[in-house]
Amino acid sequence: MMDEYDPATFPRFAVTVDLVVCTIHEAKLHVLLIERGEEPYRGLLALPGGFVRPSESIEGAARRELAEETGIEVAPDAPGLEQLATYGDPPRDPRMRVVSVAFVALLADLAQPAAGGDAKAATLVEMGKAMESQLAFDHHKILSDGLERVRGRLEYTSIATSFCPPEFSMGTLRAVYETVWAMELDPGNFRRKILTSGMVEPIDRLQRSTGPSGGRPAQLYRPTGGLRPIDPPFKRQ
Amino acid sequence: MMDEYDPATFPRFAVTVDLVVCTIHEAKLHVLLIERGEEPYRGLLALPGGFVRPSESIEGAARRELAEETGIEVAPDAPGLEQLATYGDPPRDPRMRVVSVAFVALLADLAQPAAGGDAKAATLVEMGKAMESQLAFDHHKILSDGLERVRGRLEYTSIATSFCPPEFSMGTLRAVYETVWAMELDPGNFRRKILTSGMVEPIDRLQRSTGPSGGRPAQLYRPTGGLRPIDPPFKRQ
DNA sequence: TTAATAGTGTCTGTAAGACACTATACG
DNA sequence: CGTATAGTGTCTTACAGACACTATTAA
Repeated sequence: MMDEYDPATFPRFAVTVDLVVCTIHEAKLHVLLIERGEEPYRGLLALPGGFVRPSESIEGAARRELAEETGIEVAPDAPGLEQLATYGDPPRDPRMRVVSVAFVALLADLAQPAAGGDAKAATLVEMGKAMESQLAFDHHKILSDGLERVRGRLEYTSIATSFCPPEFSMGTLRAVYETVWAMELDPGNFRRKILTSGMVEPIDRLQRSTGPSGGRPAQLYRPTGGLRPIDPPFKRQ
Repeated sequence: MMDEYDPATFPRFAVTVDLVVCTIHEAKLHVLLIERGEEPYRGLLALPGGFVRPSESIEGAARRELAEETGIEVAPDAPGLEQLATYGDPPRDPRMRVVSVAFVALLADLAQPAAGGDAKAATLVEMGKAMESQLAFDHHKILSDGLERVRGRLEYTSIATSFCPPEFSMGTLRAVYETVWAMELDPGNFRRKILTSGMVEPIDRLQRSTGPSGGRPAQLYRPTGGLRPIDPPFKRQ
């Protein structure tokens, strides 16, 4: 109890952050994993992460780890990085009592994962393969929760634009949904739903055709404001 | 980074749980608060909570604190107790670096808050008043997040039954929504929506009339299984 | 031309909301 | 009887989904 606090005897924990860094690469959802070089779980794949430093906030630690792993700096309160949940069962780490605050990051295609410096063995792994792999610690549970979170957030919020470059076509945004939900969506109905939701606004520019044999140039859009709820929600069936 | 781990030097944190215990009392949403008897923030209202013990899980600590404060024991993975988020900005507690994992608990009307033992000054405070009060630490932020979580969960999940006794009428369940959302709902439409959602099942019993001057006896229901999504969501406008 | 993608128009089924109506209690 | 609550039926409107159609590009 708070009121029985004794500064000399309160239990001490290690606090870490773990990141579920998602991106869409070659039309498939990928997650950033590292190969552990040390015990425990040496050689297994794991989520990137690390200790929270005494002087930084938890979210600050997540942003720092993301920058170290991907070279991408996100602003505080950026919609593409959000807290997922906290995991801290006693036998989680055999070395000590560790409590890990997990975050989900949604990024536009990052061709070079560890371009930004301290490049360990960070690699993009296709989400389906990652979910079938044995991961270190309780990272399978974290990854599973993170994936479900991402899928759910696409229904209720405008978070999908975090997977897109700053300017994108309706087809690009639709591909995000189709990839994450693993289903096809009707282009016309999708367009109407997104436009009436107000989550994007058109810019004064077209995208040249990208298909293998042409196609009408697409209107380009950018996100409207920050993260906003989609109302009514955008259902996957 | 994980790979630079040195057992002797990892930063040490205190880890606590804080509880947003919500209940509906006299047709109003209430939250359980305690008055702090010690510095810091002596005399201010605060969320109940306490240190996580070395041998217990975080959720276990939340269940233990809930039992200590309310006398109510909830089963592991019970729908009425769920993790909210983790708060741990460096200046959060002036004494030491504290990371707090917040939980939201939804309980049927608890007439005697601290009936179950170690009764500090735990009191039910009407949610509106609590939101206007100055609370200790960052508990105003936690309470605000918790309230928004509860409101949102009512739209998308069957969590509302956690506010009800084991057997309840459609009117009782409707009162939960009306209280939490602070709006009136059409009884007929509400009934249809709940029944088609499958979140409750009728039992072979009626409730005697409760109104001041009669009223037809109501069919009683109980929750169907555990927490389930309501699909399509139950919108508040 | 064909193939491919962008975007519009239109129909239909479902369901939410408004609201009238019946059913059954209390006083 | 009047009043209050439970529960049903019905109408209207909105919208998601299906799908046909036009527009504009590349090869």
